[in-house]
Amino acid sequence: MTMDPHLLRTFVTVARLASFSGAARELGYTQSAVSQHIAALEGDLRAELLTRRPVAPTAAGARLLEHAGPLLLRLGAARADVRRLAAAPSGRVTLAASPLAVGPRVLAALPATGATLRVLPPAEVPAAVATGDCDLGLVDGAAAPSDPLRLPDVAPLTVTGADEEELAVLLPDGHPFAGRTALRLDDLADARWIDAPGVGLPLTAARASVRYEGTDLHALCALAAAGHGLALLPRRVAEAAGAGTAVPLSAPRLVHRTELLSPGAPTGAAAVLAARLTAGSPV
Amino acid sequence: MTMDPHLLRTFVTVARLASFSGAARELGYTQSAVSQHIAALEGDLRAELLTRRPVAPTAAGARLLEHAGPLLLRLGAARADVRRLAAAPSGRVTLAASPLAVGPRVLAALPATGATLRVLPPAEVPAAVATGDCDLGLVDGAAAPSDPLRLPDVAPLTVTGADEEELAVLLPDGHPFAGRTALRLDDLADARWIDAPGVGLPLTAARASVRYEGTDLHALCALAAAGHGLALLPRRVAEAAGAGTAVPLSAPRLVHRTELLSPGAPTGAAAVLAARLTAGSPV
DNA sequence: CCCGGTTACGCTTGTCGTAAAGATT
DNA sequence: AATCTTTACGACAAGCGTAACCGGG
Repeated sequence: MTMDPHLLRTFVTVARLASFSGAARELGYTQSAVSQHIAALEGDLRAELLTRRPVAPTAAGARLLEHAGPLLLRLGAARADVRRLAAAPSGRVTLAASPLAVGPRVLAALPATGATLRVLPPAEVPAAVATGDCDLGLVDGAAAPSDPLRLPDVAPLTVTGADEEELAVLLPDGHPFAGRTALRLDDLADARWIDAPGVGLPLTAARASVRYEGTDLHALCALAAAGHGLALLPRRVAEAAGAGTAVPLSAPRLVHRTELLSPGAPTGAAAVLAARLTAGSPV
Repeated sequence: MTMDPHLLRTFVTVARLASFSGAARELGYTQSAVSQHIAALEGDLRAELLTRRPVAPTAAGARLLEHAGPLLLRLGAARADVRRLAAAPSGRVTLAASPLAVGPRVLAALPATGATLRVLPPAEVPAAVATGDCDLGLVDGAAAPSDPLRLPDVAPLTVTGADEEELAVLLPDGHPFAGRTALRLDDLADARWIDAPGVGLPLTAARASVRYEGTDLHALCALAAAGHGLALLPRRVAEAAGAGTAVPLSAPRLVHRTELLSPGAPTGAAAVLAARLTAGSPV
């Protein structure tokens, strides 16, 4: 009764699906077992965690949810980490990358190392590396030059700077600012941005007009070019978009940074790929 | 079979005591049970975690140890956090503080709020707050002015700057620098320092001459004054020491910073104490 | 009356303790 | 030979599933 991870796992599943029976199906239990799990947790914590009918977390349940996710992630990460250390290196290397982290360097390094590429929303990359689903990860984001990215600490990962690029805003062709040679973010304070959590460059507290949930860059560029909202992208990507106008960002001084994540120090084939991905990199 | 926390707990205990039977005694199990726990973990992770006779962690075991400690701490923290949210506020507030964090402000606030004070080595304060052993925590350390302290992230704690003071070096009376009005750390590059993890101001990578393991400030000052090594202290403390000479530190620009730790936002009586401790504080 | 969560109960499985065996210094 | 870990085995409890129960839409 020390908060068994099993119980935690069913709890987060129930909360996510807002259903006991749904969680039971997903986890391969019976409804009864799920009910007992929740009851056990509530007894242990001496607090109601969920309201039934409709199923929703209470205040205490919401608090537990904040803890449970990272906890389960770290648990899985620890497990994967130790097993990886002992297990024989598995020939094939898998690289997780957010869409905007896939640049020329990655495309050049991949075939040479025979690695597999898996494109994921940036928020999921650290977890994929931590849990051992992938051997290496590449995440991107905006940051001050030579400043490390602020990443969620899902587990103790080794992060290495891999690349820095200029940023640009992708505007529809007719936009009033489309003729400019440079833009300041202040100029765009009232602009509407595309919210695309699957692609990245999260704009905190910016009012979004359209939400795009895929991980496809072309779709996002098309949306921006069509005037559904602005997109902040690496200049390279913004200029390669078939439509719209890319205007470099001049202030604040931000760069598009990509970082390499690995569980501990990479070994074997993963180390070769890691070296290629960070060759001549900052930091 | 998802890395039961119980198994993890016995594993870290066995590793710490370097003994199965010792761990069994401490945890209230039989040797047999401990052996089965370790076997279960090793089976789950498909790796030998410990060498027997003598009992010592293998490479994989060492790796697991790095994960297990924080993991168990966070688990306990989550548990305590949720229970605290539900349980009725327990009248009496307990404050954990590292020795050097106990300054005039604390002494003034304590009696007014009827709180209990528990002095701990700085490294243990975050854990005490996270696990709910104490309601609030004060830790201190050296940092650049108005920079937050670098704390181990044992759990998501709310940290608030509480105080900043000047630093000084406590020298024995006859010391060649004892007449100075200010000192640079460079001047003392070759000096020998007292290593006092229980008191704080950890000097990373500094060669220490004497190691003091208590949490008593007077003892530390006496050691420094007697010439057993230098001590870096808040100026207020160094000057109040009965013996020795305190010389303010002029470079690098460091301050003695104290921060308040609380699990989430303090509520009830803890909030009152928290407010008094941070009244007119930086950040 | 149906859908979904809870409770009751039997059974399987896992986990601990006792005790004997094995290994290492 | 002494000490400490492992293995064997029996007892007990925990956890899951079946099925009956209950409460709300």
